[in-house]
Amino acid sequence: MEVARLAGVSRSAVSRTFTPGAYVSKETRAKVLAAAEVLGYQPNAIARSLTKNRTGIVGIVIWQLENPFYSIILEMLAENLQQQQLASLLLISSPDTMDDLISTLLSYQVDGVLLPASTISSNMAFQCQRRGIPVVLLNRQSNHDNISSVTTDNYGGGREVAIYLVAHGYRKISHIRGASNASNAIERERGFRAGLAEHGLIPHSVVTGDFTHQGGARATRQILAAEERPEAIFCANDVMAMAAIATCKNEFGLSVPEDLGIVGYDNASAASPLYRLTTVDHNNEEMAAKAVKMLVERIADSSVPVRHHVVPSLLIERSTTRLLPNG
Amino acid sequence: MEVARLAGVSRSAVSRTFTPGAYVSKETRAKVLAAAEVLGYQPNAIARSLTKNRTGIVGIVIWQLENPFYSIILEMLAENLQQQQLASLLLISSPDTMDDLISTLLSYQVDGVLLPASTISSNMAFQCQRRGIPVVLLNRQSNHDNISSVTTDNYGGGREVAIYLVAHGYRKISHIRGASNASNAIERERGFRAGLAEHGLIPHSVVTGDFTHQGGARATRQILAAEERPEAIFCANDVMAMAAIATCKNEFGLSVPEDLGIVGYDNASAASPLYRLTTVDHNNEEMAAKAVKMLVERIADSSVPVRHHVVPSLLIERSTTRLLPNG
DNA sequence: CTGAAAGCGCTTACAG
DNA sequence: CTGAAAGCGCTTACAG
Repeated sequence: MEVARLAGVSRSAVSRTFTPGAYVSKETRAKVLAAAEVLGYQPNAIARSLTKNRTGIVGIVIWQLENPFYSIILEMLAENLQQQQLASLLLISSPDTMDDLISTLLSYQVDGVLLPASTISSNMAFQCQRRGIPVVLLNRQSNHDNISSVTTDNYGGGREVAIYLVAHGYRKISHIRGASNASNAIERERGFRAGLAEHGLIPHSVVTGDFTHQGGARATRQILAAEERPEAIFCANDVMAMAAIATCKNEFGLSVPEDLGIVGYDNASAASPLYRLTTVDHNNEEMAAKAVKMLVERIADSSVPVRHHVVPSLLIERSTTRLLPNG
Repeated sequence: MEVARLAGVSRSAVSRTFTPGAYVSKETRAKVLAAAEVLGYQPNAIARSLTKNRTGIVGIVIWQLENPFYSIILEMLAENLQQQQLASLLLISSPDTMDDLISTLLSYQVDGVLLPASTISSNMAFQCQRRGIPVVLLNRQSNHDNISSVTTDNYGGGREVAIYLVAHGYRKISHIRGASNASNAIERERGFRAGLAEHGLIPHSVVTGDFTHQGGARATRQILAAEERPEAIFCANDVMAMAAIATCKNEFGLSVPEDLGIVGYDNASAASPLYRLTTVDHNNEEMAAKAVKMLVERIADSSVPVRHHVVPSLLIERSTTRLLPNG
């Protein structure tokens, strides 16, 4: 080892210099640091991983970065990880690369895995967990109950939307739901129906929109093609809500909120201020921070119990809904 | 090594089984594969890195994922890397974490670095390059001429916007430029001015907007507060263009394109279809693919020369501009 | 506080 | 085609 030689000490000494809390005399440390400076030396994290049996790498499996909710969550996750001196291995998932992803995760010996919602994460979470790699699911719960998760209060948020709309005079309310196998979509719909039921109402119509822009536009067309149009549409995320607004305006000549109320979910339209979307916010910052915290705890101590943290959600009223005369 | 024992062969044999193109007999390979299957064995990429002196990890340093241009580029980059069997280490940059990022990159022995535009990337690129780590800059050129880059034709795009607007009858055209130290912003403005000059025009006014939503809104206010308002505003990216449209409408009661034409840059408003933004597209897919290709080539052979690839750009006409009566 | 030695899980000449 | 051995750059008991 170059540095050890130049500093005139053992490799153990240089290792200890770079190990916080290890016993090294001031003089030795100084010599090592000086030599490192000269050589531009930097401990090799890869080699360290091998002996420590810990890489300091956390896998983040994600997709659909074109959805601002995911890209913002990703940024926050990676930032939180960085603060904890953890590195992020980014894996873009898709139904057909699943196997590759698992083996990448495994072969790079990640210390943990963060799984922002995706419809295929459940199986992967299970695979990792099985091999002793801690996992935390974001915005999604698993069928396997022994996997940690941090979710927003999807049920509560959906219910709040229903109550809010009814209070504003809306009665005929349709719903564009998310991917039918995603727990967050299911919960939002359940909450929405529950809120409506409290007022003796049922949805005017419900169509699946898949959380995508395309899906949202298609669902909107389907809803508006019906005999009787709804007074409002609750969309299971902002991407679909934006698609719905554009479809209303461009294809049906309908104004929002004059002709139709629209509510989204995620509060992810900040970059598109023109929409002024009424939506449900769920503190992404808290979600990300909490998820990283839970993961770090389980990495440090695998006996820490699995937990399910729920972040409260908050309806944000903007300009895609209004108070109806009868409200 | 577990697998070797179970398969009844040497560790060399198992290594060779997992090394494409190595000499192993069919029988040996079969025995190893069977044992691996039983044990759930997966070669340890970390250990391999140590001997191969190559990690298969590429660092991606990025920020502002709330800008859809960056998040989409990131997704494409990571996908392309995955296809090449390379892993992505994601680093979120910010002015004050620069040093940490460099040392993370170095300590994890990344094989290469991808630097999507950011105003601080130049120095980092230089640091990496200096230590023999290939770098390719995206959408940004370096002052240090010996660093590869793939950029869009920012000059040509800016010029095309000017020519297009003039051809449609616009004369008094303002510009909201990007961060003043970003090469892409500078080139777009240069091209824009050149295009105007070809028609004997100069910009009505030019304000710096920093590429952010906030900056775009602020710049728009400043431009519209002037005595004489422009007939159109060319914004150096779509995020600012969307901010400009919202500001026009919400704060000044101006309609686009009736009262004012707006042109963006990046074609990054797909998620916000309501805007129907006239903008400049620069084939992100090609940019990402090319950047990864160039990086991979230099990783494989460090004697490959530095290159600067320019992706052509294309003006996309939508509905935030129109043909003026005099056009 | 310090250094020699073993070992982390692999790959790669080398000899067979 | 195969295995024994050395080595990649570190860390960690261990003995001093």
